[in-house]
Parts: sequence; structure tokens; C-alpha cells
Amino acid sequence: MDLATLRSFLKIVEHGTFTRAAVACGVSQPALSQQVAKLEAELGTPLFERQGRRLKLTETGERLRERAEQIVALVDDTARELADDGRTGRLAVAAIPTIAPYFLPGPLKAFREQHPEVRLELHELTTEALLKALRQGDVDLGVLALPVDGRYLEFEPLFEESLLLVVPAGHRLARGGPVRLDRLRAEPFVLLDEAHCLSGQIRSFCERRQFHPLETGRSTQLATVQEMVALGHGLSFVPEMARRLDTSDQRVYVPIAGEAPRRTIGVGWNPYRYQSRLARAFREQLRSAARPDEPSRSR
Amino acid sequence: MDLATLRSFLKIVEHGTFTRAAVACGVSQPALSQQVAKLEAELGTPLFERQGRRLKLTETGERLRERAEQIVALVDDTARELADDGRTGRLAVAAIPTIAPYFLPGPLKAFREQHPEVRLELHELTTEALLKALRQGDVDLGVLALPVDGRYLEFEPLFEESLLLVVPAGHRLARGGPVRLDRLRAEPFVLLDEAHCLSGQIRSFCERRQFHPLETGRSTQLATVQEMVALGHGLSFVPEMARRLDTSDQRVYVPIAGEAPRRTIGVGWNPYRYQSRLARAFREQLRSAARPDEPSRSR
DNA sequence: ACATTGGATAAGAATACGTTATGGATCTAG
DNA sequence: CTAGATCCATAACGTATTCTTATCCAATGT
Repeated sequence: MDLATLRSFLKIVEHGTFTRAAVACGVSQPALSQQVAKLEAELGTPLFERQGRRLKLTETGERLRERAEQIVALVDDTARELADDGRTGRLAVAAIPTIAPYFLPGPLKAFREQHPEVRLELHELTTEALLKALRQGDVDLGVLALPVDGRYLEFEPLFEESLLLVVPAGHRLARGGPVRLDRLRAEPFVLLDEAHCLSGQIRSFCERRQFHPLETGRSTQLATVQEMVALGHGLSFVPEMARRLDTSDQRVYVPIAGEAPRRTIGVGWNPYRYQSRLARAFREQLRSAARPDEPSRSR
Repeated sequence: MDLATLRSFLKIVEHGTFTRAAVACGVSQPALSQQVAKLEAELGTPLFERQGRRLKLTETGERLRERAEQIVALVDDTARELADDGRTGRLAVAAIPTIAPYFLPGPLKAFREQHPEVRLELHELTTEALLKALRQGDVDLGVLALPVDGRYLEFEPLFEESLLLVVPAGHRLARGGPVRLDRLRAEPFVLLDEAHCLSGQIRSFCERRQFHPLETGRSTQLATVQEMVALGHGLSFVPEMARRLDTSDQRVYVPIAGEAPRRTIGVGWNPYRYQSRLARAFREQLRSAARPDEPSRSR
């Protein structure tokens, strides 16, 4: 039982077929067939049920999968721990799309200055995909909106922010301070796609207040929403951090009267995986960017 | 980083030199040199400090040692778990010398009848060596006298037994029932070597009672002690289980008056290692042999 | 029925790994 | 202090393993 074989086995399980796994491993398909055949001979039991071209794990195969995942994780963590000089290496950070462009540039810039030799990876993922990536050890840190289903993960809240109403410049609500929701019943709204967790947060906020926005369009990107608002397609709700990046004079951001809708931004990681010095340093960077008293330039 | 290399690395650490480790691994010395060189290149740091012929682990090497032990243990346990059919395989049992020949034959015989295909290993070890073997995963189960320093291990008491006074047949104390210690002050004693934990138990019992036996000889084996007693060299204290095996009429076993000295026999195992079905079955066998109501023939 | 997809097998090729031979450094003993 | 012994590193070479290419066979689906 050697490590390369275990890795191959896991890839096969992950991809469902030998052929696709072979591509993922960068080897030929027969190589995997041979590795698995050897492993099965070694264990004395088959690992897959080959019913035609349906590939299914046997009971033994399922048990091996669990153990192999532990083994590979332990080996990879060991390699990372021993190679960890706090200066070079790789750091994979993920964030949800409604945070990434607004909050991360500051910390990323500061981190890069402090750690110029690091290969920094940034992944934009939905909350669900981000949690999966954290659990699988594909990324070191994830920045997202709390709370989430955090089994096997740890989280640290960074800061809270309000949601704002955004209206086109010159709109009747553009002046006059905080707006009450009941003044918006006739207004058309451009909302964010449901794939974003922010969209769900806005929806539940509106439902709590018995407000049902008149939907006139959806977009998958916050930036697009902002452009649509400027073009007069409707109003929208956006997080505070999106305002800070908005240099256009065609949009005006107005606070909402009463108890403002808020979201909590936090950082998550996998406590069962090795936390590199780089990861800890980046978390510190996130913390200091989150402190309102001493804000990192959120350019 | 492959498994064979990690195993070699651990062997080198264990044996202190490449050369001896090579013998233990059954390969040539240059093979290990090359493996380590490759591993060091891979990690980017040396693992050993070669100061002359003194071989010392670097800090990184020390960290790798810990991790490598975990990895190898996990891999070995996985292989054992998957190969575990509850019928075939290997089972390594250890016991201290003052228990092994007296208590184990019964359970061993019963187990062998139920599991004829198992390769059964029995190791006779001192308490200290036994605990080390359990911690290292060299043996699956250990039978010994409780309590012991059981860090990282688990134990289950099986039964208690008394210590008896053994005297030669025809001795003045051979008849007349329980003997008070103060009647033994003038008697010479043949004691067990201090390497045995039983010897320490007897010593502390005597000290509690302010009894200082007149020592006239020491032996490393309980069987030898018994023979010496028969030959009139002196008296001795032996555990109850040693009496049951004694078919000679040259020795008489006499209980000690007052609070009798007792020892607890138990079985220990390593909860961090995979407990095979065979190991669990043997533990069950030990339990039923320990039950006084339904004693397995302690042949 | 026939094309397509996916895995097994066989034979040759590349690579990795272990062996033997040997050298150099260090510690020990006479 | 020198001779010998011990021990690790290196180089050259042979072998063994493992991958690749080519091909086949079985199953699935249109």
C-alpha cells in the first residue's frame, strides 16, 4: 500500500471513473487499472463493484476511502508543516462573490507586501462550495457571511455591516436621509441572483418586515446590479462595502430607517488541517482590515 | 514522500545509525542514505545532524518522526482493518512472566480451538517492556498486574488473587492453617528477582506489615523459586495461580493470616491502534477464564 | 444493430530503486 | 600518534517496478 496508489484510488472515487481520474492524475488509464488491481490483490478483496460500466465502491472500498483520506491529509499536512518557513509557499484563500472584490483587495495587498514570495491563490466560490473546499482542504481560509453550517470547521467573526438602499442619482429618495420601507412599495427592484447568500439575507429581511419588493430584474453580479440601478432599471439593496468601492456619481446610497438589515462577515478554516504560518498571518491581516478604528486602505 | 521511505526513516531513528537500520530493514546501507537524501531534498531541510559519526535528529527531523509514526500507524491499522475477517491473521499477546505460564494456557487453548487459522504470538515481557510494546503497537494485548502507569493505554481488570506462603512438605508450618507473619521472622526466604513486578508487590506488602524477610537467595523464575523451596532453601511468597499448576507433593501452600496480600490481574491494550476482531475475541476469552463461577480449565 | 464509453490485458519503454564497490571522515585502541 | 574500525556518502551499474501504447471486450444507449 503506497501513497501514490492511495491518491489514485481517491481520485477514482472522486471522479467516478478510472478514465476521468486518469486525466486528473495526469497518467494513462491502464496505470490506474494496474494500481487498483495490485491494491486489491494486496488486500485480498475487491474495492470496486464493476457492474458493467457502473462503478461502485464495495464495503471494503468505502472503509478504505475514509482511511485513505485521513492518511493523505496527514501526509500532506506533514509535508506542509515541515516545509513551512512562514515566508515561501502557497496560500489558498476563498471568498464569496459579494465580499471578494470589496473587502479582500486591502488585506491581499498588505499581505503581498509582507510576503512577496508567496504563491497566493484567490478563489471566488458560493458559500456552499466554499465550505466544501474548506472541508476538503482545497483552500486554507474562506471569507464569508456568518452564520453557516459549520460542521468540522471553525469560524471567527470579523465585522458587521449594514445593507443600504441604492437609488439612481436624482431619484426622489436620493435626498432626505433614512428611508422607510413602506415608501418603497411602488418601486421596481433589481435583485441579486438566488445563488448568492446575500440574496437570501435580503429576502428574509424583507419578509420579516412584510415588505415584498416589486422585482423587475435579477443579476448574478453585484456590479451589474449597481449599473442597472444607475440606468434606472430599479432600486436595490447592497452591502455597505459595495458603496465604498463605488466612485460613480450616478448612484446614491441611502440608509434604511428602523432596524437596519445587517450581515456578519467572518473567516473560516479547517481545524483538522495544518494551519500554516501564512494562513495565520493572513487571518491577522483580515482582522486588522476589519478593525474600523484603524482601517487598512480598502482600495 | 512515500511510505517505504518514512518507514526507513523511523528505523534509522530507532536504531541510531544507518548501518544498523539497514540490517533491520533488510536492505543495504546506501539504499537508506539515498532515501534520506531524497527525502531531505524534497523537504528542503536536513533531517539529521551528521556531526562526525554522531547522528542526531534536527528539529525538522524530530517533527517528522512524530508525524511519520502517526502515518505509519494509520496505514498499518488500515491494512489490518481491511484484512480483518475475524478468522485469519496474526494476534500478538504479551504477559509478564509471573502470569504467563499460569493463567494464559487456558485462554490460549480455548482461543486456538475457536480460531485455528490464526498465527498466535506470545511474548513474555516485564511490565515496563510490555507497556512499551503496547504503546508501539508491537503487541495487541498485554496481561499484567494492575495498577500500572497506563498513559495512552487502556486496561480492564480481570480478577484478583491472593499471595500464599509456600513451605516445603513436612515443614512445621505446613499444617495448622493460616500463618501470622511474626512467626516467620527466623525463617530464610527465597525471593523473586527484582525485575519482576511481583517482587515489588511482595516487598511493599512486607514493609506495610513491618516484616523484613531473612533473604537467603533470589531467582529470576517463579518455577525455580518453587524448586528451591522444595529443596529446603527457604520459604517464599507466590501467587495463588502458581499453586494451581503445582502437582508436586513436596510443597505446601499456606494462606497468610490477617489481611492477605493480593494482586489484581488485568489486560491492557492501545486504544489508539486498531483493535482486531481477534484481539477482541481473545479479550473475551480472558474474561471468561477469569470468571470464578465458570472457570476455564486452567490446565 | 451499431457506435460509444469505459475497463482490462499484453508487450515494450522509461524510470526509479537497490546493489556493489569505494572513498573519506571520525572515533578508538594499542 | 598511528592503525584499524566504524559509519555515511557517492558513483556506476543492473534489475525491478511502473508507466505507456496498442488492442480487446463488455455494456450501454440511440
